[in-house]
Amino acid sequence: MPDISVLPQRFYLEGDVVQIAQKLLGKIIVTDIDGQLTMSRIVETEAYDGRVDKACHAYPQRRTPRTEVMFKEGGRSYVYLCYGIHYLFNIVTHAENEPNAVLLRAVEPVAGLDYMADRRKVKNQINFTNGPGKLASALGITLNFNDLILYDSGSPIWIAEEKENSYKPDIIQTTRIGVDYADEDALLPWRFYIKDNPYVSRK
DNA sequence: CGAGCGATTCGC
DNA sequence: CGAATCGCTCGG
Repeated sequence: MPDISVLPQRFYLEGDVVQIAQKLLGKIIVTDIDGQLTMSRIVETEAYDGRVDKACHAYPQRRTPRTEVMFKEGGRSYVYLCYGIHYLFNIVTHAENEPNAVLLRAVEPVAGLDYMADRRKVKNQINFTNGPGKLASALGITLNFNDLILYDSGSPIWIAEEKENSYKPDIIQTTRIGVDYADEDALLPWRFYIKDNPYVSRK
Protein backbone atom coordinates (compact mmCIF):
# COMPACT_ATOMS: atom_id res chain seq x y z
CA MET A 1 0.00 0.00 0.00
CA PRO A 2 1.69 3.28 -1.09
CA ASP A 3 2.18 6.17 1.33
CA ILE A 4 -0.05 8.91 -0.11
CA SER A 5 -1.34 12.40 0.58
CA VAL A 6 -4.23 14.32 -0.95
CA LEU A 7 -3.47 16.39 -4.05
CA PRO A 8 -4.21 20.03 -3.15
CA GLN A 9 -6.74 22.12 -5.05
CA ARG A 10 -4.02 24.37 -6.48
CA PHE A 11 -2.82 21.41 -8.57
CA TYR A 12 -5.97 21.84 -10.67
CA LEU A 13 -5.69 25.63 -11.09
CA GLU A 14 -2.14 26.12 -12.40
CA GLY A 15 -0.96 25.71 -16.00
CA ASP A 16 -3.24 24.70 -18.84
CA VAL A 17 -5.48 21.68 -18.96
CA VAL A 18 -3.15 19.87 -21.36
CA GLN A 19 -0.30 20.09 -18.85
CA ILE A 20 -2.54 19.02 -16.01
CA ALA A 21 -3.65 15.97 -18.00
CA GLN A 22 0.02 14.91 -18.24
CA LYS A 23 0.79 15.63 -14.61
CA LEU A 24 -2.13 13.46 -13.51
CA LEU A 25 -0.39 10.38 -14.94
CA GLY A 26 1.01 8.35 -12.04
CA LYS A 27 -1.31 9.96 -9.48
CA ILE A 28 -3.64 7.80 -7.38
CA ILE A 29 -7.44 7.79 -7.45
CA VAL A 30 -9.04 6.55 -4.24
CA THR A 31 -12.71 5.56 -4.02
CA ASP A 32 -14.64 4.57 -0.91
CA ILE A 33 -18.06 3.64 -2.25
CA ASP A 34 -20.57 1.21 -0.73
CA GLY A 35 -17.99 0.44 1.94
CA GLN A 36 -15.52 -0.74 -0.68
CA LEU A 37 -12.11 0.96 -0.69
CA THR A 38 -10.13 0.97 -3.94
CA MET A 39 -6.89 2.60 -5.03
CA SER A 40 -5.62 2.87 -8.61
CA ARG A 41 -2.80 4.55 -10.49
CA ILE A 42 -3.84 6.87 -13.34
CA VAL A 43 -2.16 5.69 -16.57
CA GLU A 44 -4.16 7.36 -19.37
CA THR A 45 -5.88 10.76 -19.64
CA GLU A 46 -7.34 13.18 -22.19
CA ALA A 47 -7.61 16.98 -21.97
CA TYR A 48 -10.78 18.88 -22.98
CA ASP A 49 -10.65 22.68 -23.26
CA GLY A 50 -14.05 24.39 -23.28
CA ARG A 51 -12.66 27.59 -24.78
CA VAL A 52 -11.25 26.26 -28.03
CA ASP A 53 -12.07 22.58 -28.33
CA LYS A 54 -15.14 21.35 -30.20
CA ALA A 55 -14.83 17.95 -28.55
CA CYS A 56 -15.52 19.47 -25.12
CA HIS A 57 -19.13 19.33 -23.91
CA ALA A 58 -18.72 22.88 -22.62
CA TYR A 59 -17.60 24.34 -25.99
CA PRO A 60 -18.09 27.15 -26.82
CA GLN A 61 -18.81 28.24 -23.27
CA ARG A 62 -21.92 26.06 -23.59
CA ARG A 63 -23.63 26.20 -20.24
CA THR A 64 -26.33 23.56 -19.73
CA PRO A 65 -27.48 21.49 -16.74
CA ARG A 66 -24.97 18.81 -17.69
CA THR A 67 -21.96 21.08 -18.22
CA GLU A 68 -22.66 23.34 -15.24
CA VAL A 69 -20.08 21.64 -13.03
CA MET A 70 -17.30 22.35 -15.54
CA PHE A 71 -17.88 26.06 -14.96
CA LYS A 72 -17.08 25.69 -11.26
CA GLU A 73 -13.62 26.00 -9.71
CA GLY A 74 -11.15 23.19 -10.49
CA GLY A 75 -10.82 20.09 -8.34
CA ARG A 76 -14.32 18.66 -8.78
CA SER A 77 -15.64 15.61 -10.53
CA TYR A 78 -17.63 15.70 -13.77
CA VAL A 79 -19.41 12.39 -14.35
CA TYR A 80 -21.79 11.78 -17.23
CA LEU A 81 -23.59 8.92 -18.93
CA CYS A 82 -22.16 7.93 -22.30
CA TYR A 83 -24.09 5.96 -24.95
CA GLY A 84 -26.84 5.49 -22.38
CA ILE A 85 -24.76 2.74 -20.76
CA HIS A 86 -21.40 3.83 -19.35
CA TYR A 87 -20.35 6.44 -16.81
CA LEU A 88 -17.25 8.49 -17.68
CA PHE A 89 -15.22 10.24 -14.97
CA ASN A 90 -13.56 13.62 -15.46
CA ILE A 91 -11.65 16.06 -13.28
CA VAL A 92 -12.62 19.73 -13.69
CA THR A 93 -9.72 22.20 -13.86
CA HIS A 94 -9.15 25.95 -13.64
CA ALA A 95 -10.98 28.96 -12.24
CA GLU A 96 -14.71 29.57 -12.31
CA ASN A 97 -16.09 30.09 -15.81
CA GLU A 98 -13.11 28.38 -17.44
CA PRO A 99 -14.78 25.06 -18.31
CA ASN A 100 -11.95 22.57 -18.78
CA ALA A 101 -11.73 18.93 -17.78
CA VAL A 102 -9.49 15.86 -17.88
CA LEU A 103 -11.05 12.49 -18.73
CA LEU A 104 -9.60 9.44 -17.01
CA ARG A 105 -9.33 6.78 -19.71
CA ALA A 106 -7.45 4.05 -17.86
CA VAL A 107 -6.05 3.26 -14.43
CA GLU A 108 -3.93 0.47 -12.96
CA PRO A 109 -5.45 -1.32 -9.95
CA VAL A 110 -3.43 -0.93 -6.73
CA ALA A 111 -5.83 -1.98 -3.96
CA GLY A 112 -9.34 -3.37 -3.68
CA LEU A 113 -8.95 -5.72 -6.64
CA ASP A 114 -11.55 -8.11 -5.23
CA TYR A 115 -14.14 -5.33 -5.30
CA MET A 116 -13.21 -4.47 -8.88
CA ALA A 117 -13.57 -8.09 -9.89
CA ASP A 118 -17.04 -8.24 -8.32
CA ARG A 119 -18.21 -5.09 -10.04
CA ARG A 120 -16.76 -5.89 -13.45
CA LYS A 121 -17.61 -9.58 -13.55
CA VAL A 122 -14.76 -10.36 -15.93
CA LYS A 123 -11.98 -12.81 -15.26
CA ASN A 124 -8.96 -11.13 -16.81
CA GLN A 125 -7.56 -8.45 -14.48
CA ILE A 126 -6.40 -6.39 -17.44
CA ASN A 127 -10.04 -5.74 -18.33
CA PHE A 128 -10.96 -4.33 -14.92
CA THR A 129 -9.94 -0.75 -15.66
CA ASN A 130 -8.42 -0.43 -19.18
CA GLY A 131 -11.06 1.95 -20.56
CA PRO A 132 -13.06 4.96 -19.33
CA GLY A 133 -16.36 3.12 -18.87
CA LYS A 134 -14.63 0.07 -17.42
CA LEU A 135 -12.76 2.00 -14.76
CA ALA A 136 -15.88 3.87 -13.63
CA SER A 137 -17.65 0.55 -13.27
CA ALA A 138 -14.74 -1.09 -11.41
CA LEU A 139 -14.34 1.79 -8.97
CA GLY A 140 -18.09 2.08 -8.28
CA ILE A 141 -18.49 5.50 -9.93
CA THR A 142 -22.02 6.51 -11.01
CA LEU A 143 -23.87 9.78 -11.65
CA ASN A 144 -24.28 10.09 -7.87
CA PHE A 145 -20.64 11.14 -7.77
CA ASN A 146 -20.89 14.10 -10.11
CA ASP A 147 -19.80 17.46 -8.68
CA LEU A 148 -17.71 16.03 -5.85
CA ILE A 149 -14.72 17.76 -4.20
CA LEU A 150 -11.62 15.71 -5.11
CA TYR A 151 -9.07 17.50 -2.87
CA ASP A 152 -10.67 16.24 0.36
CA SER A 153 -9.69 12.80 1.63
CA GLY A 154 -13.13 12.65 3.28
CA SER A 155 -14.85 12.51 -0.11
CA PRO A 156 -15.93 9.13 -1.48
CA ILE A 157 -13.60 9.88 -4.41
CA TRP A 158 -10.33 11.76 -4.07
CA ILE A 159 -6.99 12.10 -5.83
CA ALA A 160 -3.64 11.54 -4.16
CA GLU A 161 0.05 11.65 -4.88
CA GLU A 162 2.68 9.35 -3.45
CA LYS A 163 4.80 11.01 -0.78
CA GLU A 164 8.09 9.46 -1.77
CA ASN A 165 8.16 8.57 -5.41
CA SER A 166 10.44 10.45 -7.76
CA TYR A 167 9.74 8.02 -10.61
CA LYS A 168 8.89 9.92 -13.79
CA PRO A 169 7.06 7.71 -16.28
CA ASP A 170 7.71 7.89 -20.02
CA ILE A 171 4.68 9.67 -21.46
CA ILE A 172 3.25 9.09 -24.92
CA GLN A 173 1.30 11.98 -26.47
CA THR A 174 -1.24 11.29 -29.23
CA THR A 175 -4.74 12.07 -30.51
CA ARG A 176 -7.90 11.46 -28.48
CA ILE A 177 -10.26 8.56 -29.01
CA GLY A 178 -13.89 8.71 -30.15
CA VAL A 179 -14.07 12.43 -30.93
CA ASP A 180 -14.37 12.39 -34.72
CA TYR A 181 -17.46 14.58 -34.42
CA ALA A 182 -15.12 17.44 -33.45
CA ASP A 183 -13.78 17.79 -37.04
CA GLU A 184 -10.27 19.30 -37.03
CA ASP A 185 -10.13 19.34 -33.23
CA ALA A 186 -10.12 15.54 -33.34
CA LEU A 187 -6.49 15.94 -34.47
CA LEU A 188 -5.36 17.75 -31.32
CA PRO A 189 -2.71 15.60 -29.56
CA TRP A 190 -4.35 15.77 -26.17
CA ARG A 191 -4.33 12.13 -25.14
CA PHE A 192 -1.56 11.00 -22.80
CA TYR A 193 -0.58 7.62 -21.48
CA ILE A 194 2.27 5.91 -19.68
CA LYS A 195 4.47 4.08 -22.16
CA ASP A 196 4.20 0.28 -22.08
CA ASN A 197 1.67 0.28 -19.24
CA PRO A 198 -0.49 -2.84 -19.70
CA TYR A 199 -3.69 -1.10 -18.57
CA VAL A 200 -3.72 1.54 -21.32
CA SER A 201 -6.92 1.25 -23.42
CA ARG A 202 -7.11 0.17 -27.09
CA LYS A 203 -3.61 -1.14 -27.59
C1' DC B 1 -42.12 17.81 -27.02
C1' DG B 2 -39.58 14.54 -29.78
C1' DA B 3 -35.74 13.24 -33.04
C1' DG B 4 -31.03 12.42 -33.14
C1' DC B 5 -26.95 11.13 -31.15
C1' DG B 6 -22.96 9.91 -28.26
C1' DA B 7 -15.41 11.25 -24.74
C1' DT B 8 -17.98 2.85 -25.01
C1' DT B 9 -18.20 -1.99 -24.35
C1' DC B 10 -19.20 -6.64 -25.40
C1' DG B 11 -20.52 -10.47 -27.96
C1' DC B 12 -21.35 -12.58 -32.38
C1' DC C 1 -19.24 -5.18 -36.96
C1' DG C 2 -23.48 -3.98 -34.75
C1' DA C 3 -26.55 -3.75 -30.72
C1' DA C 4 -27.35 -1.97 -26.26
C1' DT C 5 -29.77 2.04 -23.99
C1' DC C 6 -31.08 6.65 -22.19
C1' DG C 7 -30.16 11.47 -20.85
C1' DC C 8 -28.91 15.58 -22.99
C1' DT C 9 -29.40 19.09 -26.50
C1' DC C 10 -31.61 21.57 -29.80
C1' DG C 11 -35.02 22.67 -33.15
C1' DG C 12 -39.96 23.22 -34.15
